[in-house]
Amino acid sequence: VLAAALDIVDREGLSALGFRRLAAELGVTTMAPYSHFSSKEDLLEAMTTHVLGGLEDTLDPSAPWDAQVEQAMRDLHAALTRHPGVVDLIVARAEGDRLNELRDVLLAVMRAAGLDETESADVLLALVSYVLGFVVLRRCRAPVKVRRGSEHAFEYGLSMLIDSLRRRAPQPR
Amino acid sequence: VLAAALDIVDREGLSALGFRRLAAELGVTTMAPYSHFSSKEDLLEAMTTHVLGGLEDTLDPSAPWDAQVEQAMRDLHAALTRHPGVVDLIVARAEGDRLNELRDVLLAVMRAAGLDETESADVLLALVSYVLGFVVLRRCRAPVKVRRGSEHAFEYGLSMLIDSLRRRAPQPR
DNA sequence: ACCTGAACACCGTTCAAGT
DNA sequence: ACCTGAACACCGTTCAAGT
Repeated sequence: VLAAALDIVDREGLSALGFRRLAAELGVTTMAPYSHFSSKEDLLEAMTTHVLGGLEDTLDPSAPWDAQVEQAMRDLHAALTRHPGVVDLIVARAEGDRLNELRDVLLAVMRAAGLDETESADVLLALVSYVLGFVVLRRCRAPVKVRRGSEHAFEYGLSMLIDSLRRRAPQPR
Repeated sequence: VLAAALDIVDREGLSALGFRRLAAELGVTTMAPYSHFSSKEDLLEAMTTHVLGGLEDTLDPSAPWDAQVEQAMRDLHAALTRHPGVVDLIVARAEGDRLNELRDVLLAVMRAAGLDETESADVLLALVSYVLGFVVLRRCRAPVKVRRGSEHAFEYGLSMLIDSLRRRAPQPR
């Protein structure tokens, strides 16, 4: 259904995704997708929620709080790397709100660890900013093929932020 | 000339920018801009280089290395905040290469401070990723009006990264 | 060198109609 | 409920022509 739409935008970019093209890929007429999505905005929103939704379900509540935060950022990074086209959707359609559920869960985790609310929000914004900006920049340099050593570079920046976070926490480790 | 194009994309977004609209704003015909830019891609590229080019000239070579890096990130953040539409251009047209000159200058600064080459590259990628992702996320939450307390949140995440950077440098302070 | 005007291909969307 | 086909408005771009 919308897996075909994700395939198109991941492989050929957002500009390649159109109702005519999508319909041809599915073997139907141009107007057939309108039965499922009332507009292109609807289609793009469904795509982002499909990729970004449910990210908060994969983390392990029994793990230490800093490991939970770190793993959540890795999962977000993996989701955006698996679907590079979604990055364009986030920027172009301002669909950043899809990350709200994940943000709320992580906020609760950090508050339980003793960080106050405004500081937790700042830290979380910094982390998500880093992850999102990282995939945007990698997409600029390697439009098609996957870049070598990319995972190492991602982990390096992530460790910078996580180290800072641990140091600012009230009860370290 | 292309200040009008920047005005349109900053105020109403990338989708509002078209040759017909731009020409009407300037009081000429639809095809007149084609005399200056051979295609829309040309126009967008000229816009990004106009905003992002020359960022490396504003930093002070006599300042401490960490202050130079920090200030460069503030300048980049300010440029992207002043022209929110350019963020869309970076992602949509993959114009991340416009930051290469700034990157090279900062790489030299960090190497002079004693950091090795691959570590400097990783740090720089992390910093630029953070700045770019930050403005992308803010654009999602405040499409039009400027968000209150945004500068404080930006400085918080920036300080996390800069603190980590100072701690990893061979000769601290 | 810079601008004009008409035209072409393309895309999102509407509508009336089919099963 | 889901699909079809023709049509409309819009946009990037080409081209021949004007100054």
